[in-house]
Amino acid sequence: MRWTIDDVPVFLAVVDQKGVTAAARTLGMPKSTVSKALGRLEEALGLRLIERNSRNLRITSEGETFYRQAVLIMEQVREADAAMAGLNAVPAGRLVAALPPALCQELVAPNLASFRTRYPSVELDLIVTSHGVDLLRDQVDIAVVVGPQADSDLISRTLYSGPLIWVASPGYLAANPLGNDTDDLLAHIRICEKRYGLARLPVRVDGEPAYMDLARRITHVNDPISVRAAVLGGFGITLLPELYCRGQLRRGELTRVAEHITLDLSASVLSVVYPGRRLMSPKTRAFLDFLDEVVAKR
Amino acid sequence: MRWTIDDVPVFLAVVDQKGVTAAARTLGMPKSTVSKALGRLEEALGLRLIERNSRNLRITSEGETFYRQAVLIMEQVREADAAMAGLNAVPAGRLVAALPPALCQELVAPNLASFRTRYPSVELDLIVTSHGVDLLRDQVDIAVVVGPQADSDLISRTLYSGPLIWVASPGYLAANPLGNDTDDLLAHIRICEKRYGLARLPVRVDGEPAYMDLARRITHVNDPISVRAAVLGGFGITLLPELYCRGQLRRGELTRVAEHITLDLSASVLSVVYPGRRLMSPKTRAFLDFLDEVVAKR
DNA sequence: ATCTATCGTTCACAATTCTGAACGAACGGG
DNA sequence: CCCGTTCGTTCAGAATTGTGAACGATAGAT
Repeated sequence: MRWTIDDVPVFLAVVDQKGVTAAARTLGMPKSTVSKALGRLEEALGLRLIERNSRNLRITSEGETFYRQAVLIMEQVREADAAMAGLNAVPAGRLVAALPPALCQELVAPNLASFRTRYPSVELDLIVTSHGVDLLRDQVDIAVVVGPQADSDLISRTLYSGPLIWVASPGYLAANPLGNDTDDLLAHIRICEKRYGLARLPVRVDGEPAYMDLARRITHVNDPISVRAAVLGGFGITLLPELYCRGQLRRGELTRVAEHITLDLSASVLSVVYPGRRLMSPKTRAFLDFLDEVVAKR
Repeated sequence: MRWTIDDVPVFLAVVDQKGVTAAARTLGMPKSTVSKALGRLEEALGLRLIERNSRNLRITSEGETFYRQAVLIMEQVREADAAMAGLNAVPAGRLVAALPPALCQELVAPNLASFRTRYPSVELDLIVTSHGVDLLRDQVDIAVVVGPQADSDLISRTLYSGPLIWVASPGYLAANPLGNDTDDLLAHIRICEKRYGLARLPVRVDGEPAYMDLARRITHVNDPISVRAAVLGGFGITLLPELYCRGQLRRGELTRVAEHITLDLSASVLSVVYPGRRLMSPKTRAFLDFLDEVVAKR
């Protein structure tokens, strides 16, 4: 097959409008372009579709046969165009998102009803994972990952970057009075999130740079919710993103301590990774906005 | 709609072959062309159809939606291509031919069974007419016209150019002996075909150029068969294309006379007119060949 | 960790298509 | 019959697309 499918609507227009000039007007293109396209189609098919001179034209019987086929082709093309226009206008279709467990359990899952209400045509596939995600290999549209993300073809940006706070249960504190120096704090840390379990965790003590060793003799878990559950059960003091402690703090289930020892906001960063901003589908945009909202929610 | 339909098979190939390079091989085009076409389609649709890096690709859900539509489009395109290829391979379809009555009655009609046997898929529409034909305005594929045809965009060529002969019925001749000079011949002419009814019809008498006046006192008819019928009925001597007298001469119903007075072959010319030889449909070619055959038949 | 092979993309030039202008043809009005 | 208008086609230059070569990225083997 050697004919140009894009010449089909040109041919249809010439027949429908009964002339090259009228077809050109309808199509919004020069008549020399129409003449050329029609001639090219006839040459490629090896058949005259339209007999014509400078004043008259008539469709040949071959032209009639092709006309019937051409109408069906363009109907199909319009259907495809409408379907894609629909996808481009309203968020719809399946979206696969890989999320860390904590983010999913604490912030995303509790708000899914709201997302569904707002975007009834988006079908979410959530993958809770704590290891890295390859969008291509794992067939994922969006991924939220713990920590900053290296530059790549994929877009990544900070979804969350907020305060880390030291917390303990009131019961633990009543039974284990806390002194004021860093060593005393360190003595009470039994468990922490894996990403803070460093031999030299950079901190600020009263604004001064310092390091804390959370590597040895401390349980490390790559799930802040598990860390929180342990501390709620009296397992010492720990460092947690304020993001995951709001409710417990409000209800008095956890208490902030050692507020003079702080960490950089970037230490708690969650990154969201997705394909380039260009050609972003509406559903992807919608889910990104949704993530921004649930993270910002107080 | 601003996407290029010709990019659709490229997209389908990339998905089916799972890669730009493999698709390029299948399509027989450079991979940069494939990459460009795919990117152009995505840009025009405003949606990513395929997520990809240098080693992996996966179709997006938008891509899946478009894929389903694209498959239907290309099915339709293939159907159209097959229909047109069929038309280009085997003579088929309606053919409208305008023919002079004599040619049609005497040569074409008696042989139509043979034509149909040979080309069962060609549907003939024969228009018997004795006036000029405009292929475009009269919606005619081929026309046979009496006399030569002026040059034009249409192709015309001589279909028939043969001897004109003087004939009379034996009964008439028995009752009206014919002398040998031209004036005597002239005295016996009562009727002739309109195109020979000239005041100065160029003839050759024993090879010498001369003129005969067939304009006055002679009945003119633009149908050689009517002229023949009259002469068969004893209405004098007339001039007829040998083409239309073969059977009658063979059966002794007509007799040749004045064989020393001849006319130029071109005087009896029948021209066939049809659109340019380029892009001639098989059915047109078939009918032209058929006309050549019936005219050459003895 | 390094190297090699292969992929998809991009750039700059080659190739092709688009199109404005001009032309010949056709048709209707005077 | 002549003239003016409009049509479809064609040409030459403008514009766009195609594509070979080069590049950065990826993945598998060592």
